[in-house]
Amino acid sequence: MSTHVRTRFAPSPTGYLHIGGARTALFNYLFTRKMGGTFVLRIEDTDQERHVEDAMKAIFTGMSWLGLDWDEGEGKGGDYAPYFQSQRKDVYDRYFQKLVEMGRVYECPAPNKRDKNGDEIPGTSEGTVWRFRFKREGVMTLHDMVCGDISVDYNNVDNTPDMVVKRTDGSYIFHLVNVVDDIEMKITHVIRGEDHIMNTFKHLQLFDAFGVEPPVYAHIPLIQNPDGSKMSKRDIGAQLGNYPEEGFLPDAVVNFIALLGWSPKSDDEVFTKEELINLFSLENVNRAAAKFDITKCKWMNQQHIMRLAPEKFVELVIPFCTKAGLVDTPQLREVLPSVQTKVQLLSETPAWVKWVQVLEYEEESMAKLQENAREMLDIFAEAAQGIAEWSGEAAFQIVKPLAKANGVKVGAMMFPLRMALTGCHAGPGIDVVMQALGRDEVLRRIAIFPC
RNA sequence: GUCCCCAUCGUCUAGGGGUUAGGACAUAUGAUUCUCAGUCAUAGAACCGCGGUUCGAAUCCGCGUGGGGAUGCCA
Repeated sequence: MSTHVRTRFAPSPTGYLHIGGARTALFNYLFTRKMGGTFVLRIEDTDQERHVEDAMKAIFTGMSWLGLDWDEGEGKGGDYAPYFQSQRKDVYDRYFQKLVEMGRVYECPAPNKRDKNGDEIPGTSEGTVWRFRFKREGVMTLHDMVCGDISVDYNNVDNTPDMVVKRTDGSYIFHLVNVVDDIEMKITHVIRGEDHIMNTFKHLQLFDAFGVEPPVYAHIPLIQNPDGSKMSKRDIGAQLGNYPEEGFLPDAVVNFIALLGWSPKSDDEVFTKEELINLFSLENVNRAAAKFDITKCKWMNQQHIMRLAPEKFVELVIPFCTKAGLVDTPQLREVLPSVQTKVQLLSETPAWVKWVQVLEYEEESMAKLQENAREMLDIFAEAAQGIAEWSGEAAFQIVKPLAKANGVKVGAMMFPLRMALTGCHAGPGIDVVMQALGRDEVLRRIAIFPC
């Protein structure tokens, strides 16, 4: 009987929810749901100086937006509350006391402060700190589910100096609280970024000191910029908080970042969240860092948009339209489904349908009008008045014969018509346009068209 | 500096001793359509380098090189 899987995503609220953090959360989520386990959201806010209140909200809203629901933590409660490290000092005190009793920690002068480059400034030591005494028993090996076996020599003291676990002000360092919480919250699998690999050895030492079996570890590769550099706040796509307003679908983003460093080992690429849960396994996670390609992310978004039910698409896109100054009308809603396959981002939609309410002529396209444009429009207008029962389709049907009868290509009539009715060179089918506008408006727009 | 990890088309990746090295994004061309998008078809595009093991290496091993990470009273 295997034990119940318990995982956690443990971000620190120091900025915003980063795309890399989102993927760490996602891998934890997928693995946990696949295993039927429990997913804990824990906030690592031990560093009060860097603590940012808004960042906390960004984590919750970001995860909620992605649909990564957690089972314990903020808003959910749970048997191991509180889930904020800032509220768990008594727990850490208790564990620290154990270390004192075991003689595994010792008080010593605080290290020197560091400058902006990370270099030590001599003579800036203030107060004392407590360090954890590492066991020096040679090479330690970490059995990582993604990276395989990794070894570090703990006899090399220069490379593995005893770590500070308690600050001058009495607060505790990440390593201590992280391990204590993982023990207390009975975490069985730790899935986190590769930047933690070296920390894991420190954590293993702590588990050993407390006499607790450590969790299984899986370190996932980092996400880099297209040029291979580290992704930071300003880089394109870095902040998850921007995704909703840019018109990304949560499922598309989930799908895209799941494929960054993980592969289902098949040719399929577009998946729902449920499919991802089914297919996911830590064994199929890559070991190499992946570069973030916003172009493919948009393509993925388009794929998910195209798969939306038309009513759903309309519902999602209306807010973008009203934000762009359009009015939510039945006429607008009628036209929207016709552009569903045209957009990569929901935010692009208003530009495709604004002609319903706003008529603006594209300069560049106006310049491409042929000399016979006016003539073509007049011919069409006259014929349009004779249509017994108006419909977009009926009006559309007369265009081809009309063009033929006048010895011009269909396009020679379609293009001026499109420009007169929508002001744009590209858009929904002319039949859709004429259906939405109705005969009177079609004739009016032709009449006022400046050509 | 020291330690750790990584390396297949421009990008995400599949493959993992014998393959025409496969797919997707992007790019180009063609078909379809009133335009755009979509769809379909086609094309170009990769095993970092050098040694070794082997009948045979992109694949295994070693060494380089390149990239990333870690070496904090950050997490």
